[in-house]
Amino acid sequence: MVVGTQKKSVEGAKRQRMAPDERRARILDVAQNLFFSRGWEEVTIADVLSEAGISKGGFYHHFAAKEDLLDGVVERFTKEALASAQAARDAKSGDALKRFNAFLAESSRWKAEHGPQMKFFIDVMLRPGNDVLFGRITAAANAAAMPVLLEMITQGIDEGVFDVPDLGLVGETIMALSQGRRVVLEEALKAAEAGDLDQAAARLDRRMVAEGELIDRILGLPHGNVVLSNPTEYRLMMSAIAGT
Amino acid sequence: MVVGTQKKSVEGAKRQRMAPDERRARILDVAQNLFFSRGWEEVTIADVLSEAGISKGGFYHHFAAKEDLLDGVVERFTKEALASAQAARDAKSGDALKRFNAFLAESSRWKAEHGPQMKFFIDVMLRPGNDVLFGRITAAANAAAMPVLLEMITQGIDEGVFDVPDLGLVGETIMALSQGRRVVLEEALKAAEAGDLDQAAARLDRRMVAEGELIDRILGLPHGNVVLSNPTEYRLMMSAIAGT
DNA sequence: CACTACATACCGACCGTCGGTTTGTAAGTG
DNA sequence: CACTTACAAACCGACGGTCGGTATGTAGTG
Repeated sequence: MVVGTQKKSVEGAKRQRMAPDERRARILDVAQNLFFSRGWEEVTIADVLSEAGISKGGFYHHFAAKEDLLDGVVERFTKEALASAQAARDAKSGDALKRFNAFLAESSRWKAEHGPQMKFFIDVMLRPGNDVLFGRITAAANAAAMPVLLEMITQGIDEGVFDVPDLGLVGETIMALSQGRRVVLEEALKAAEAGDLDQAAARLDRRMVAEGELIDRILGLPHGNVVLSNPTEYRLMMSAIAGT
Repeated sequence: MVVGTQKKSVEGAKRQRMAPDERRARILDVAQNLFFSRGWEEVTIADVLSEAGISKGGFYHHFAAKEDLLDGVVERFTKEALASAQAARDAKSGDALKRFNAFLAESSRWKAEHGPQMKFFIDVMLRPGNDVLFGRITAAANAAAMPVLLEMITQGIDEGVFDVPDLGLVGETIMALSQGRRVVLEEALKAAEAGDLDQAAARLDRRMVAEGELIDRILGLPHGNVVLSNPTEYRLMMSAIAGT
């Protein structure tokens, strides 16, 4: 009951019919923005609806639940983030160590190139209450990057370049390194925002040097083979971030 | 308005007044059971209330929010889990490597001793949808165990026994190892439940051997110094678990 | 009497559902 | 080719029910 024809959108609106993919993408866009700016639990479906200019019914036609939104955002995000590094690995032919270093270099280059987005992203991740978001994204990133990593390590073992106690364990451990980067990034960001670019870049570089050294050990390589450090790039990234 | 005297609890109830600490503990007990059996998001305040035999008002007299329940449970749980290992470290005097090994040994002994609880705990952690629970507990465990670990490493560095690229990074990395254990534990559990105790223990032991080897490398030790392996203990633990 | 432990009624927010209304589009029909 | 018909897919918005949290009252205790 309740007659309630909706034809009376007296003011504004004038909703437009769109192709499913486009609508979906549009909704994901606003959801991503909202999640990133307010956090998963603080964003309601209603927020997304009004921002996206769509109704409840329209939304649930494209997504089964609020969780689907998270999944969608996470999937898109991780896909983008991994693509370039993966390409770099595929492009570089040669010995496993070379491919691995190429992968790492491109991965860090990509981050430097996307300085502002990275800052935004890091800010979001560090905001308390975004554990769910952070957890999901890192889990997805892990799942996506792990096979690539393992393949490289396996290749290295076959070539006799790497020597590891246990493939899976080593893969996990290397992936875990990037997780712990949050805190360092936070410190570096603070320094950069305080104007001390040198210290910011140095802090980041110190960490990456240490990570490289640790990975050397983990892969059974002599010191100095895995190179993660790239001070000039870190400086660029930090200045790009601080100068927002 | 609404006179609503509640004196008419015609049936049952007869609630008892309790000391605050006891009530709090009682509620935490119930909450822990429920969280562990159903998962954080699936448990409602009402569930806790009815199980604990208390009213909403009573509950909110002791806890400020549902989140407080999680914090309480997590805090209690991690405190218990760390206590014995910490004691072992304090008890053992001598060189850093010895203390470290004592810490590790007691930690694994404790787990073996608490087989059934561990099984329960692992089951819970592995259940999908319990990410929040898992995340919080591991975060709390990390926060609690990290200083202990770092102190041991620092001591080792001072003594010239350990040699690490970066203290914080190494601490993180070692802690991260235990996180990845989930999956292996799951596999071992499956084997144990299928009756294959040997394989279960072997799977676990293989992992722990690899972890030990990795920690050797990370701490700059020659191979075979850090000992995590303990096959007979793993067998005991697995049999205790499977024979529930 | 004051204070604490607890009870009940109630509130507002929110997610997801459901019956319905457009809008696009492909297949008949003259 | 114009024009209707038929069907599916996009979209709407009110509503149900749940749940976390609050307001307000009362019994026991020092």
